[in-house]
Amino acid sequence: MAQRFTGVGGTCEDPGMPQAPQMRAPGVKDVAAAAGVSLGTVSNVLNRPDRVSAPTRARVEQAMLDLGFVRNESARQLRAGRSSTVAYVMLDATNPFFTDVAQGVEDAADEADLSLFLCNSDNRIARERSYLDRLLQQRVMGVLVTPIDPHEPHLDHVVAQGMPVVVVDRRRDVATHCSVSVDDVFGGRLAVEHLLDLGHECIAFIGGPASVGQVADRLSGARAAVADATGGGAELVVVETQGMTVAEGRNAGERLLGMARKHRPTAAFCANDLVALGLLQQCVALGVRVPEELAIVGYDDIEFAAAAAVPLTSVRQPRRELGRRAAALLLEEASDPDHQHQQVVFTPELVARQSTRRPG
Amino acid sequence: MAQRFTGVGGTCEDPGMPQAPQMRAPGVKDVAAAAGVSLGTVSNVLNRPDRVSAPTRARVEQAMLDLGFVRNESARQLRAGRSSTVAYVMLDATNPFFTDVAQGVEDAADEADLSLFLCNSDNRIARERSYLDRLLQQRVMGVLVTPIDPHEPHLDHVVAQGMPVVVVDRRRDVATHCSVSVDDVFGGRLAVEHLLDLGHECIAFIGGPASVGQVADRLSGARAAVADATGGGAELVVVETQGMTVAEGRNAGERLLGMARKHRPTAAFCANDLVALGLLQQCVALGVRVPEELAIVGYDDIEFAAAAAVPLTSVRQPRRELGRRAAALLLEEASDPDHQHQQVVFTPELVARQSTRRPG
DNA sequence: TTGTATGCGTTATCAA
DNA sequence: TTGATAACGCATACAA
Repeated sequence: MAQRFTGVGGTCEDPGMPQAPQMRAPGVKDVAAAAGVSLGTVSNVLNRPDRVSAPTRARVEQAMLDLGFVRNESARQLRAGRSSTVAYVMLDATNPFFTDVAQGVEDAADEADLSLFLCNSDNRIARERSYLDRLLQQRVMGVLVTPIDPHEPHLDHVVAQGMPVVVVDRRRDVATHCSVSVDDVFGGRLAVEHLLDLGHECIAFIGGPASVGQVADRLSGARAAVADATGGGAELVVVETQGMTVAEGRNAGERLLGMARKHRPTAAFCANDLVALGLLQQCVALGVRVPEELAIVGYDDIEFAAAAAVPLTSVRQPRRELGRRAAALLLEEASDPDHQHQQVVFTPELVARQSTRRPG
Repeated sequence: MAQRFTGVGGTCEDPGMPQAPQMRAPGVKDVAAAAGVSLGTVSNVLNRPDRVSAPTRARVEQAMLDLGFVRNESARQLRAGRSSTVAYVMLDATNPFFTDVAQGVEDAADEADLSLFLCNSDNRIARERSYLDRLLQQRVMGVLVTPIDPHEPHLDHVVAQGMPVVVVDRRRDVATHCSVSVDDVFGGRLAVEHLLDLGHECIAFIGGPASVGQVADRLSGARAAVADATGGGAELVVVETQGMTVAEGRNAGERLLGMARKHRPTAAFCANDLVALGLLQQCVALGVRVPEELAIVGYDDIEFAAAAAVPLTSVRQPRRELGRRAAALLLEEASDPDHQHQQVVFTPELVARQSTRRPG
């Protein structure tokens, strides 16, 4: 059967410029033709270089260089049935907490020689679903995701397709997939116990919306701490926000600081550092001294917490380690056929700084 | 020729669970068999639903649902030769400036119904190259990149492969590709002129390494401003850092504030906001009042600049717009065959805040 | 050691 | 409207 060779090397003689941009990209076929070997040999040079003699290999490699050959990953993957990329679907790429987690994921991916694609769901359910769908279609090796809601059915859909999934910074009771999270209830307790130790009796909790898992957990830990100390007559004032951003923190600060001094809490525990930074900013704007008039505890211990002009006391999560461990679980699941899902839970720790320094 | 049908629907009868995770994922072929139609019809349902009768379409769609059919993007792309994903190779995913740019890219990608993958080169040349290689192999539609060095030859390599490339936040004189950047020389000038206007005569420039394009440009603008004002006897003290991070800012602050008060600059222009925040933190730690004893100007106007306890004067770049425009150029290049490379340059503006408020 | 043939899942062309 | 078939580029099993 006469095969029509729509050659590439034929009309493009200039060795300086691999190939005119317009024409078809050269494939193994073209390389084979240029090197005067067969297609299979080129493939061997690429995948089992040891099985081809040095001189032949050299010729083939030179041909690849001349032609500017680039492997077609689609074809490769179609053939192989598997891919070597993983993805992390982040909840909010502008929150330093998640970029730090991503760094940890990247560490692990690097070691395993995988490439990592970051996707930002930006707290939008439609976007999250859209990314997961695309990732499924791309047949990536696995997906790490910090979901908006770990109970969303489309997460299960991904799992049902046989795609390895690890949920990061959230967890679910039913073990349909691995997860790596931090004990937020305990973190909330840590924060409030710290404030109680400092003698605060009226403490505000700032964060929201309450539907967010982390917020609920941290609040519940905070409540538990207050309850335990109830003999001291401590109380918790909840100020709910619409989101976990600096702007929302400012906003909440406005409300909090607007309260009559008599009833105003003397300390605030913010559900994350962004909110805490916003609150801090509002304090400065309104001339409220921190920590003298208002002590502040944040959560996450992002780099900007320590860098705030009044360094922020915060509950530290092992962000990078979170990512690393999640990636490790993913790789394990992807390689081990009879893998058992695991729920890894880290323990946070309190980092005390100036924003809660004992006055005097 | 007898075709062996390794059926999928055959052994998996439970309608509740699409397919056992172990077996091959169902393809169009399986859907066709299940729906009792031919392969081409399934394809039509997917790509030209109008060319298939309603009842048939319904049957096919039901079969897809039952089997849990997911398109194989690799095969699609192999066949089509093109992809509908773009990527943004970021210089530093932990720097809010770049995540904001990424948001802008995402805006545009969303509109065009493309998916965006974020890659973080993390300032490492090997990683940048590795990502670009993979992206090339994946035959993505195009690549946005903030390169470590826009003169690196591997960037040209990507362009030579016919891959649409838009350089973000850097530029090169030769127009081998599009670029979207901000006039950093002007930005540097803005910052320093502001300080000169406030009466400062001894100004520090903090940033580095000097090899980074932005640093060099901002410094040169700063120098020009000082030179213009030389009649006033102003001078510029350069404090070079190893990077553009908060930690480096603190570090530089230590050095700067260690100078004898007499010779110490009364104002500092930092090459970015992270460095400025570090400096600010150091000032607070050492009890140096801002702006009374040291005025500070940052660069980028990231959200944390305004949120700093002493709100930071900064040179604002249209971060999101930068990303949007870059993505738009990329799409244009990808679709328009006789596209002309463009160098878009935005103009930054100064946002004055408390960190340079005139004392008194 | 090198060459040949086949199929991965999809889409498009063309014939029915 | 629907069905059969040929690519897309690569990797592998197998033959030479």
